[in-house]
Amino acid sequence: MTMQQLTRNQGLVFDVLTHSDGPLSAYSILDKLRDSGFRAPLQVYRALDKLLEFGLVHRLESMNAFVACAHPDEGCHAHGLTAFMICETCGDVVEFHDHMIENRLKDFARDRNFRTGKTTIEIRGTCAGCA
Amino acid sequence: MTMQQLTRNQGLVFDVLTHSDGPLSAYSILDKLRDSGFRAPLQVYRALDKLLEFGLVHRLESMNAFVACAHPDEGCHAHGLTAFMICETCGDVVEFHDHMIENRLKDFARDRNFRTGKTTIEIRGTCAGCA
DNA sequence: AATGAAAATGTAATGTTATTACATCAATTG
DNA sequence: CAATTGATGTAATAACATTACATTTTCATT
Repeated sequence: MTMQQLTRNQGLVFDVLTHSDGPLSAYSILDKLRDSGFRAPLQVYRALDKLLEFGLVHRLESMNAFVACAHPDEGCHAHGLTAFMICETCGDVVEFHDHMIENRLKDFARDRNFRTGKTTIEIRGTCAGCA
Repeated sequence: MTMQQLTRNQGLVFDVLTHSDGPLSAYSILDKLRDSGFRAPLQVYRALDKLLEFGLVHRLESMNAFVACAHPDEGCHAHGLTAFMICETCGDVVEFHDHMIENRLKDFARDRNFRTGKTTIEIRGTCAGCA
C-alpha cells in the first residue's frame, strides 16, 4: 500500500495529531496551527475530512475529537472495524480491532438487509493507570 | 422494577421523544416544547440528563441526538450494553442488545484493567427500505 | 508552454450544540 | 419550621461545525 501524498494543510494537521499525547478537538488543532498560518476552522475541518477519508485519522464521536490512527502506514481501512477505549481521566486512547465483533455486527446488519457505512465503537471509562 | 416518577419537564421531554418518529436534537425538542413553556436549552438538557440516567432515553453520539428507549418499562439499564443501527436516509433507529459483543468488550477491558463506563456502538448506513 | 478541469485554499459569516453562572422555587426531612 | 436537596428559570457564553463565495494550485492534456 502506497502512502498518500498529503497537501500542506493536511500534512500540518496530521503532524499535530501525530505528535499529540491524546485526541484533539478541531479548534485546538486550529490554535496549534495559528503560527503556521491557519486562520479559520474550515481549514482544519477540510484537512480532517481528507485524513479521515485516507484512514490516517479517526474521529471519536463521543468526544467530538480527532486522533491519529495507531498504524497509519498500513492504512487503517485495511483493518476493518476500528474500536476505541478512552480513559476519561488521562485522555489516553487505545485503538483496537476485533474480528469477532466485526463479524457479529456484519451478520446482524446483513440479516436485516442493512447496508453498513461507518461503525462507531467507543468504550469510555478509566484506564489501569488512573484507577 | 418500579417506574421512575418524572418531574414536569422530564415528562414533557420524554413525551416528545416517545411520540417522535426518530431521534431529535436537544434544540428541536426545545422547539416542540415552546408552547409548553420551555424557553431555554438548559431546560431540555437538564431533563435529558435525568432521562439518560434513568435509562429512559439514549444519546446517539454519532449524530448529537436523543431517542426514546425501545423498552422503557423494563429499564434499559437492565439489558446491558445498548447498540444502534441508524439509517442515514430515513433516520430510522433500531436499538439492539447483543451479549456476545458485550462480553467480548467486557473481556477486552478486564484484560487491560480498564474500568468500563458508557459504551457506544452505532452502525450508520442504509436500511432495507431505503436501499 | 498554454489551457482547462479538478482539487485545494482563504476568509467571513452563520448555524448548531452544549455549558456556566446565578437567582429562585419546590419537596423532603429532621 | 428550618435546613437541605433537587428542580426550575433566564441570560450569557462557550464549543463545535457548515455555508457561501472568491481565489489559487495542481496536473493531465494539448
